[in-house]
Amino acid sequence: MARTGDRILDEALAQFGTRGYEATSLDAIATALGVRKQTVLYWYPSKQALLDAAMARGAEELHLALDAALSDAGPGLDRVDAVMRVVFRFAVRRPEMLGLLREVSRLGDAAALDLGGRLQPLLDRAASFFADEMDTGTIRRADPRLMLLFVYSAVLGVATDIGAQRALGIAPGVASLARLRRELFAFVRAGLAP
Amino acid sequence: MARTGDRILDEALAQFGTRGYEATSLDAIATALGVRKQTVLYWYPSKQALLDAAMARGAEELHLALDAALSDAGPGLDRVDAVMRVVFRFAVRRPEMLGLLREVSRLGDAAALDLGGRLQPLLDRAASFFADEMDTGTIRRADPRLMLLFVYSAVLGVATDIGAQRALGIAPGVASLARLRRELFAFVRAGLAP
DNA sequence: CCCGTTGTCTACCAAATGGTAGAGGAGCTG
DNA sequence: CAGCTCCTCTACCATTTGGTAGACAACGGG
Repeated sequence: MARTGDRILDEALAQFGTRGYEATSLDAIATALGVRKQTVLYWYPSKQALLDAAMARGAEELHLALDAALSDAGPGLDRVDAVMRVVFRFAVRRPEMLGLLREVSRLGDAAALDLGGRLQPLLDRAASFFADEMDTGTIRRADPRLMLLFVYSAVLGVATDIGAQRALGIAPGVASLARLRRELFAFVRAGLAP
Repeated sequence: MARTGDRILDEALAQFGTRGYEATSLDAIATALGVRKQTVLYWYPSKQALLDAAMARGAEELHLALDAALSDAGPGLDRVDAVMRVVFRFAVRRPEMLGLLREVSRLGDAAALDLGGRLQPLLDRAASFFADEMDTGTIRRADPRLMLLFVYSAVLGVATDIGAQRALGIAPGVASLARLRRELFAFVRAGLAP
């Protein structure tokens, strides 16, 4: 696949993740790239196919980033911090990726099952990590999958819902964001603590 | 306004909240009510106007429910529990309401500012409550608005993202949900604890 | 009994949408 | 050069979209 196919995939991921799937037209993607709609349809035979490809790519990218971060992270709760750092990096540099993740939950069964399947090993790994830490006593004993859900929700919500932050009068900007991250870390650590 | 106008508002809120604004057509709303699209446009002059009305109604309903729950809630952290109970009741009985809340963050500035304005007093109240409890020592000292954001994100995320729950292998159903709620309460309490 | 108001309908419309058919250029291979 | 594949394009198309114009029935008050 030449370079055009990749550029289309990038743009599609960006627009699906920010505007949403239904609100994004093939024409919008095409003109953003200085190309005709039919070129898009040449590379991806339908809008659905383009979405599938974008989700696959998103999942892969997320997977890679998390793997890399976890491979050189310390033990215990440091690993949770590492994951959160990755999510925050995405929130700043590739917000559309997290948007896409959230879009999935609205796109219904098919999309959710697909992406869910792709991320399954990641989730299993995280859940068993939580279980181990509960045995060690680093984390309060509870259902590891529920704990995972809570942390996921809190972090993803904070990372994506900028509207809520504005409504709360939380100033944007790097310094403020750094502080937010520190406090979120503390919140999650406290929530997990025995 | 007769009863048709209200029925349209209900249906619009439901569909905007579940399928999303852009993915919902006026025709879909109309036929769901056994009525023609033009009847919808008679009551609300444009799709945008319908969205505005739906958001206003949603905000009002949320406001009422929270006020009622808070007026006969105990002091301290019991109030946080009361709010979470309200959110969970919405998640079960009117999931579209929470969906709409989330939709707002994607609809961009205008919608976010509008709803943000409507909920401002509620948020201010919550933030000052957090601040008070920090003075009392019930809650760990931190930025009250950030704390509020974290709790909001965690609770709303858990309440809305059923896709994530399925991916995590969390069974649906009443019993499972009750347990989820209990554990979430514990998580949030721990996250807030000094 | 007539007349204005109210509410729903049929009949359209221009624009946008996802998608099909196929022309034609660029470049490689025989 | 001839033929082939690869890629992007123009030209359409059926359907759906939000929205306008106006007919028509019900009905209450003068």
